[in-house]
Amino acid sequence: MTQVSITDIAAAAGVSASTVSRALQDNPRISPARRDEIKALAAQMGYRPSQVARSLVTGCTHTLGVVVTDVTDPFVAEVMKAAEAASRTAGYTLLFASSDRDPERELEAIRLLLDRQVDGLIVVSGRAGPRYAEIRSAAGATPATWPLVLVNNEQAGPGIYSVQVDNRAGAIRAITYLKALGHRRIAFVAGPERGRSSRERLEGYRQGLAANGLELRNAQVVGGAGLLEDGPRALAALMGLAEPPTAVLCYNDLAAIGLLAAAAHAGMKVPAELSVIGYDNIPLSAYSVPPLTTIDQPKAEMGRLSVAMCLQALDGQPVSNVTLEGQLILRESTTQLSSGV
Amino acid sequence: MTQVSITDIAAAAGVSASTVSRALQDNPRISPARRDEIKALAAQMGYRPSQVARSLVTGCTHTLGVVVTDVTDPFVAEVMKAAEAASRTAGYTLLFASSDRDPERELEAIRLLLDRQVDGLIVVSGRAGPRYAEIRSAAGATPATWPLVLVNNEQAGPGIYSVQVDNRAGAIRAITYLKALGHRRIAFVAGPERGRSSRERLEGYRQGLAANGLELRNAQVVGGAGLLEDGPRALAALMGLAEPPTAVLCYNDLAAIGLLAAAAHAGMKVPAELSVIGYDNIPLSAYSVPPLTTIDQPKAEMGRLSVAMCLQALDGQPVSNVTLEGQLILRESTTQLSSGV
DNA sequence: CGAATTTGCGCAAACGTTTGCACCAATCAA
DNA sequence: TTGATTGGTGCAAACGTTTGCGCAAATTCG
Repeated sequence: MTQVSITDIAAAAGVSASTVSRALQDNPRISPARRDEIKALAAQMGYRPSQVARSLVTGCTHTLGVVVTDVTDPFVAEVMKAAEAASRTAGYTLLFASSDRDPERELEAIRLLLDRQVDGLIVVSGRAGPRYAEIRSAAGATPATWPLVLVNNEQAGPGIYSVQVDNRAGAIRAITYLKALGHRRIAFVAGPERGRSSRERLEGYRQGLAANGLELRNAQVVGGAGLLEDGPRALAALMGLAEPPTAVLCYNDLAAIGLLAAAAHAGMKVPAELSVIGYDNIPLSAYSVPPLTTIDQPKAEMGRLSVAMCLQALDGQPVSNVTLEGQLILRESTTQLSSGV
Repeated sequence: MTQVSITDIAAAAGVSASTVSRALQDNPRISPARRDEIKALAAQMGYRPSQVARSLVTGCTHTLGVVVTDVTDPFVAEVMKAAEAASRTAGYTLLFASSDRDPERELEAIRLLLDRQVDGLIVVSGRAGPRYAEIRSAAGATPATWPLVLVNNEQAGPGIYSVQVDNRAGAIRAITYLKALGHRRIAFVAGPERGRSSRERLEGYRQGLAANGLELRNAQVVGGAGLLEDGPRALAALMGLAEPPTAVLCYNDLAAIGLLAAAAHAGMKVPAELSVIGYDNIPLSAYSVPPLTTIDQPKAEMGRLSVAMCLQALDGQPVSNVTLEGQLILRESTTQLSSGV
């Protein structure tokens, strides 16, 4: 026994398929008696409408595509979770694809999802730079078709929207706080090179230094990728310096937690000997040892908003980009610079 | 300009739609010259086949549904990541839904995905117990249609498969190891009550105790949900005991990391005063302070296998359930019991 | 050289819906 | 009574593919 279709019900009820279709949609042109009868029959026969057939005719799949760099990143997961909840309550389902941080794969994933006729797309922490507009026009998209919303990123273009946090401001806040604690040599562990948020946070770091009258030393910014593994490498590089920093701002919490682990392993006291600040405020940051001072990103809000914006655009409404503020969460990985150092 | 369809190409090439369809499929009945001509035209016009139209006629969407308790759980995310990669290389896309650990929502998600005509379903850490078979027959599924594979769970039924780790054995291994280190009072932080893996790990804990001639004290198993937040509560409960444990096995790494944080906060030395073992070997467990001794689950393997099994079943091949072994990963959260205690 | 086969392509049905339009019967207003 | 309106329903096209079948032309075979 295969799926029961609308014509099966029509046959059973002795009416036409169109009547069944209309009855199930509560079309007023169907008499209430028939409607109830048909609905009862449908329920009894366990009818479930085929979304694919419906999509074919309506041209709308009620599906949003979400492509991420890596689900394994707690920031990404948190955004996805909220996006899933929001889309579900709106009657949408999520098609999921992962790019593994490869811009090529990211674009490929977008194309794949478009082939599946997603109504809109959400890209979390995308790395495809200016190529979104290109792929959009290549797909023959008018400004009104399949909105693309970029989370934690920003690119101009018709039908391309973004929701992000003010990365620069967050970093500046962190630096200012560290300066107030007496720190003068503050390092930075950078994020993935292609990421827009990486650049912005680095920029914020620089501006923060300048605004606080602190000197920027190139050796104090070390490369990274926003991963746990960054921590040990970064710590080694930083501690090898003639004048090691007394505080460090990391691209994200993952790198910061990696740094914490490396410090503990090296027998270095945090925050006594080194203050550490992360970025994102992932749930784990409250449970690191010591608990991590960090800059919050309203991840759930971002996820929720990303689908809201998608839906709004689909609805033909004007949608404006949003950039939220991320506040500094004070925990125990930062402290006053002891006078001795 | 909307999407270019097969008939547009047919018109441009001066052939029929069926010829175009066949040409693109490399059907041998189309002459090579025509085929190349059509392919070139299709490429030039930017043709991308509509998967939904295709699905309607073939009855196969090349889509797998994956429903999880919570993407935010690193174990789940790790499994999903591998599943996504595997399905992508097999030409399948993933439809994603989250249950938020609610069995009702989990079933609802399954129904939703079925309406979308997914070819198969993967449920990670499902909590719906015996109701999978029920929903399967309600959907009029024959044993051959939409395979359902359960990750980190097991249920009998036609078309229902499972890939899991031997939870009991893993727990026993942990207890045996702790006993070898001299521990005699070993506590357990339990997982979510409805989870099958919770029950099995608890059972393994009990059997491990018994097998090592250790006494089971009910007060030494405390409730939890497999979350970071479990840690502080569990530690408080355990340390309030007249004879507090010298070691503790946790349902998963998250709870263990929470426990580590709580211990640090309480000024308690791990492992000197308390040995801690987790379960899952999530990436973070290598970066906790101290690094966590844990029982590995081959998460990537499980994700990969889950889609492989799905595809195998779809292919009509017989598929057998698999249960993997999870080895103990020794790190620094466990140590020899100091003689004084 | 005629018959049988092969090659290359088009027709049309099918998948399961939605929806514009036409149609008939009943009701209503005049 | 007649004409117009309304209420209820069915017909058929459409969405974009795939695929069984049929048919003509070209090729092969005896």
